[in-house]
Amino acid sequence: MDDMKGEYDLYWETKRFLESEELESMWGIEQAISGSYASSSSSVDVVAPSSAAKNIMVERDRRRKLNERLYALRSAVPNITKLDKASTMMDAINYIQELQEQERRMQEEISKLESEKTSIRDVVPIIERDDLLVPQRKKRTTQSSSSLALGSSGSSSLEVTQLRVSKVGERASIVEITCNKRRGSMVKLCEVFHSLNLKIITANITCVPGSISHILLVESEGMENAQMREKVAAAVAEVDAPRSLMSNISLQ
Amino acid sequence: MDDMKGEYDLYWETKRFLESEELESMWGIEQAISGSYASSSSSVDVVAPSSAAKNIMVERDRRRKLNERLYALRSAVPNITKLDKASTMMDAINYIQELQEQERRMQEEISKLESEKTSIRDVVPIIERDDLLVPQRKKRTTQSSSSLALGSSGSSSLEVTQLRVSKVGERASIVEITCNKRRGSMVKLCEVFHSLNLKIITANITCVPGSISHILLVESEGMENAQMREKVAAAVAEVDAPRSLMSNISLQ
DNA sequence: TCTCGCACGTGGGTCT
DNA sequence: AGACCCACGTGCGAGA
Repeated sequence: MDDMKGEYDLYWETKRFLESEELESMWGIEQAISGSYASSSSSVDVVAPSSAAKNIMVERDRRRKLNERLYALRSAVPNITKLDKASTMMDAINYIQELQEQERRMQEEISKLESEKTSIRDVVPIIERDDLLVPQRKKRTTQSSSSLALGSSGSSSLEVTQLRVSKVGERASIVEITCNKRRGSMVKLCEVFHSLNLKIITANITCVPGSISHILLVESEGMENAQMREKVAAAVAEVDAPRSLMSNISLQ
Repeated sequence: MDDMKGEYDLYWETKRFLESEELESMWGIEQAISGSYASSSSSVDVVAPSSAAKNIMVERDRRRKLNERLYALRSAVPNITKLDKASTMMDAINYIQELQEQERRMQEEISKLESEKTSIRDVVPIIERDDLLVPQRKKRTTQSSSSLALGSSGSSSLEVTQLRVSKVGERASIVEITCNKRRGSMVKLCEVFHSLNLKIITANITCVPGSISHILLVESEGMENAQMREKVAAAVAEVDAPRSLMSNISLQ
């Protein structure tokens, strides 16, 4: 469709140049007009000698402004097919719609990236807000949407502050577990997942002062999210209290 | 600058409606023109009876197309100040530039997010390609610029493929260690750093099929890079072969 | 030749 | 009334 001739450039531009030349100056103001027109006005002669001339000038100015805008529009659009007036506007329309569509795509890509980053962003801020993990909660059936508070008594145990399982695709799951950091917590966490005998595809442990988080991509052979979570929780309890004291966990 | 009157709407729209009404039909084609004009033509009468009328029609069509484009342009721009011709174009120009700027911003935000996600994206595709972890390499003295190949013999030991220490600031060091992944490698690595009794500021373990890497930020109390590296290597050997068989490591 | 695209002046609208 | 904006018909210049 777009023939994109290219020899239009010189044509239009030179024409445009000459026209704007003759338009800008060459007379003072309203001299030539009143000489050629006001004398032959047939309707009203005396009431407005410069009325027609003024109108001409003002109309001229209007056209100039309009063309100015057209050039500005043309210069704002990168892909110009022809230097035509209508084509310029058509190109502008297409370009705008193209930009809008691209904006939409980028927006959804951004939100996609953001949501992919959310799982990390949910974990990291915990580092800053120690108040969140200060309240040593005793209740063990809080069971909000997707966080599970387990962690038995005392001193050097694993205190899990977050445990979330989410399926990715049919055969894999993301397991995110965060706990307070004490000496040996990292080793214990590793042991937990070692003891689970899961097929771990990828794993990532991030450890900062006060907190340690473990994110794994595992093969979840038909297991549901809740099931997997219980299994991990059980393993945590097992490692935590080797004396098989798991009375306080509602294991299915 | 933009006064945004708002009462223009009804004015222009009704006017526009009436004009398009009278333009579209109301005559057949070129009947009224030839009747009112061709008879009073002063220049050439016989050569082209429908020439002027055709021109009129063609010009009319041109204007119609142009206005059509203008409306399309106006409908493509969301924020219209006035239904003016010039204002429409001005709005279109501003909107285009606005979109372009926003595109630029979104582009750089996307690239920022992409770069943040790179560490994950490098890992995930491996899930699909199992062939990548088939080639178990046997060579252990590759020794490129800053990589150290240590690792003793066979089966379930830690085979370290890279160990690098670099100071960051005066009192901290980054320790990067990569090794082949076998069962228990992650636990062993954790034990290594647990046994070193280092003051670990942050730690990160990333584990993909076939390989496991551990990056730590530790307090290096006056230790030099080489010194730290030897210490880590010794600990690896210690965990690897608890019978203190460290003959193949050049420990200072 | 004819077609295309344009600027021009003008009349005719509406809103202050 | 002015100011404003617009469509119209027309002449003109450049390309097929």
